[in-house]
Order: sequence, then C-alpha cells, then structure tokens
Amino acid sequence: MEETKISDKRDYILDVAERLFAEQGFEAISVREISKAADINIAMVSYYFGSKEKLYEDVINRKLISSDTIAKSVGQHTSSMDKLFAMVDLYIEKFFERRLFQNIIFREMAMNQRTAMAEKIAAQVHKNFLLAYDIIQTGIDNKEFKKVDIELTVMSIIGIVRMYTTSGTMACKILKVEDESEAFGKKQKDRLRKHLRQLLINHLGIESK
Amino acid sequence: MEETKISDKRDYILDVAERLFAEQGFEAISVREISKAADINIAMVSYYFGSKEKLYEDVINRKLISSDTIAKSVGQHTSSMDKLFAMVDLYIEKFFERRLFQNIIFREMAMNQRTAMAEKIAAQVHKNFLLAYDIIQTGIDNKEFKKVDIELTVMSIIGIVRMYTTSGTMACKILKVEDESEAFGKKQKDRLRKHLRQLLINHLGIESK
DNA sequence: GCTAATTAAACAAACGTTTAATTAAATTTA
DNA sequence: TAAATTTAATTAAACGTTTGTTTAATTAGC
Repeated sequence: MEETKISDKRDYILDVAERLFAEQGFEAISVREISKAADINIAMVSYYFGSKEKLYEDVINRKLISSDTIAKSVGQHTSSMDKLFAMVDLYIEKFFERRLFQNIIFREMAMNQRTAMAEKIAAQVHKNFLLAYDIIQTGIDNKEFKKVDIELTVMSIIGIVRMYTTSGTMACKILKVEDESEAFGKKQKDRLRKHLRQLLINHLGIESK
Repeated sequence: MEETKISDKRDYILDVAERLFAEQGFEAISVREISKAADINIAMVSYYFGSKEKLYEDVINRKLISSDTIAKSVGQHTSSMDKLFAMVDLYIEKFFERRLFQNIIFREMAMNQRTAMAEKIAAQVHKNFLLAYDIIQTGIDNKEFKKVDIELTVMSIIGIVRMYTTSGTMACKILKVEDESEAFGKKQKDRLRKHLRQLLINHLGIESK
C-alpha cells in the first residue's frame, strides 16, 4: 500500500470492504471498521465513493459483469454434456475464486427487499440460469439427455456449488480438512468437479449399451 | 394479539423477530423496528429477553432442537433408499415450513465468526449430516448404492433444498410461478420431492435388469 | 396491597456523513 | 529550472441521528 496509483488505492479499499461485507454483512460493518482495516481516514470513504451504500454498490458492480464469459467457454464444445461440463467447470472456478463475493450476492438474494441492486443481481443470475437451461433443453431434444425437470436440475447445480463454497467452517468439518485454504484448494476443487460430473452423468446421461 | 397468555406473547414476539431477522439480518433490524412490528413497547424486549442479542439467541434456540425427529422418521424403513427418501422428505418439509428460520441458520453459517451460537448451529447441522452419511454408507456396504462421494452427495442434497428455499424471489422467477405462496405450496413441494428422488435414484441406484 | 406488566423518557455510545484546515501533487508562470 | 498557483488527497474534529439499554413512574391483575 505504498506509492500506488489512485485507482489501485480505490481497488484496495474495495477489496477490504468486499471481504468485510462478505464475512459479516453490510449492516454489521461500519465505515470506521472498513477505514481501519484499509488503514485510511474515515472521510476517505465519502471522498472516494460518496457513501457507505455507494461503496457497497461499487463492490458488487465491480465483479457483477460477465455471463458472456460463460457463453464463450461453452461455445467451444459440440455435445450438450461437454457444454454443460464446461459451464459447471467455469461455475466452480468462479465460485472458488470469488467465494467471498458470492457470499454477498447470495445474501443479497436471500433478503426480501426489492432494491435496485437486488433486481440487478437477480437479472444476472437469471441470465446465467437461462444459459444452462438452454444447454439441457437442447440435450433433451437431441436425445442426448434424459427428460428431466430442467429448472430444478439447473437450480441443483447452482445449489451444490453454492453449498460447498458458502460455509467454509462447515465445509472443513464435513470434508475433514484442516483449514479453509485446503477446503478451497486444487485437490478439493477437483473432487467437487468430479462429483458434480458424475452426478450429472448419472442424472442426465442415457445408458449406452 | 389480545387476551393471550404471557408465553403466547413471548412467542409472538419471537415470531415477529424471527421474520424480521430472517428477511434482513440481525444487524439490519433495530429493536425499535421489532417492537413496532410486534406492537409492544421497546422496553419489553429487554424485559422479556434481556437484550437484542439474547432475543436473537432465543429465536434460534427455539427451533434448533430435534435431529431426533429425523432419526425417528428414518428408522421406520428398511431399505437404504427408503431411509434416504424419508430423510429427504423430512428435510424438504422442514425447509418449506421453516424457510425463514433456515435463512437465519445459513446466514449464521456463512459468517466467518466463531461465536458460541455459530458453533452450536454447526454442531447441529453436522449431526444431521452424519445421519445422512450413515444411511448412504450402509447402502453402499449393502450393494444397494453405487460407490459415490458420500460427503459431497450429502452436501448436494442439503444444497439443493437450500437453494430452492433460500431465495423466494429467484425461485419464483425460475419456476415461473406468480408469488412465493405458490412457489412454496404443495404442488411445487411435490415437484421438488420428485426431482430430488429421481436425482438420487439416478446417482445412487444400481440398475436392476 | 402486592407483584407483574407496561409505559414514556432519558442514557451514553456508535453510527454515517460533513466540515474546514492542512499536506501533497500537479500545473502554470516567469 | 524555480517559484507561484491550482488542484487533489488527506486529516482531525464535529455534526445530527440512531442505536441498544435503563430508569423511574404508572397501570393491570391477583
């Protein structure tokens, strides 16, 4: 945190705020705590972001883009199963990489408040949902997949990855791993990927014999 | 809220607090908001519960019992699949019936804070996890189930039910139902049950032919 | 007449935000 | 290049609110 450009400092504050908001929630974290953790004067939050609310929105907006990324990595494959796998892989990747951020997203979704931010998040999640929906629908049409409840199958995929990443403490306890860095390391990530692939093969795949 | 016994009034306050805490989180809700929503004087919260913190703990403790209930309803069945189905059914039932409460539980689990309450919740969830683990393990030993990743399979079950119940708004949007009372009505509950059963049959069941 | 329940008012502490002053950096002028 | 000027970044202190909690007085039930 020395001799950095302004945008770096702004990003650094956003990083700190993201971590705190994710771990404890928007209301639980005070501007004073953020400024202390980021080692800045409390007035700098208003100076840079305008308000605590705006800071929170900036934290979310900064990483709530894409969904094109998914479409791109999916498009490379031909079979529906491969497309689905590619999407799941990317999902796992993003959730492991940004699990603190995802905590914010899902906490926001769980709130029954119709804010502009909540709508925006819901729209983005729904967009991703539709991508997966189309893949499975096509797979069924192609007789590559069994006829399943598509909506609930997509929800299941998201729910599984989310369940894994949401609670670090719980994941450690269940997987019998030492700390969170292990629970979210490469080995466990591969394990989750393997499990999810097997589950989808079993659920969607048509026996070939 | 008239001519009720004291314990009823206490319970009513707990009901109101539970709803508000679940919808917006502990820190986001003030004692004044609770007292207003419950139509009581603000001092009554301290009078009945001691503090806002204690009220929150009472909200959680009131419904964080059982796990015997699961064991009981599971014990009636003989085959591993029936046991697992019984457990899943109960899980769905509880989550639909207490979905606001479950919001609190999972929000608490997502927080990276090692409070006494968090430990207690983690312990309870883990207890339930072990019940499901044993069922699947026995099923595998009996050659009734395929050899799967047991830990992740249990996590998947919980994650799916949770994903469904956590975000009412999202569930409505995805399932294309009008309002939340429909999304959490009997019809959709049966749909989720059916989906989860099929998923488990596909994932765990050994082809009989 | 006594205990329990309920109230309005007040409490200090913490909240998000703003102010006005100061330092640092960038730009312009000589 | 050096000094002068302007703009940007940073600070400590104060702002008015809201927070959870307590008090002391009052009402209700037995």
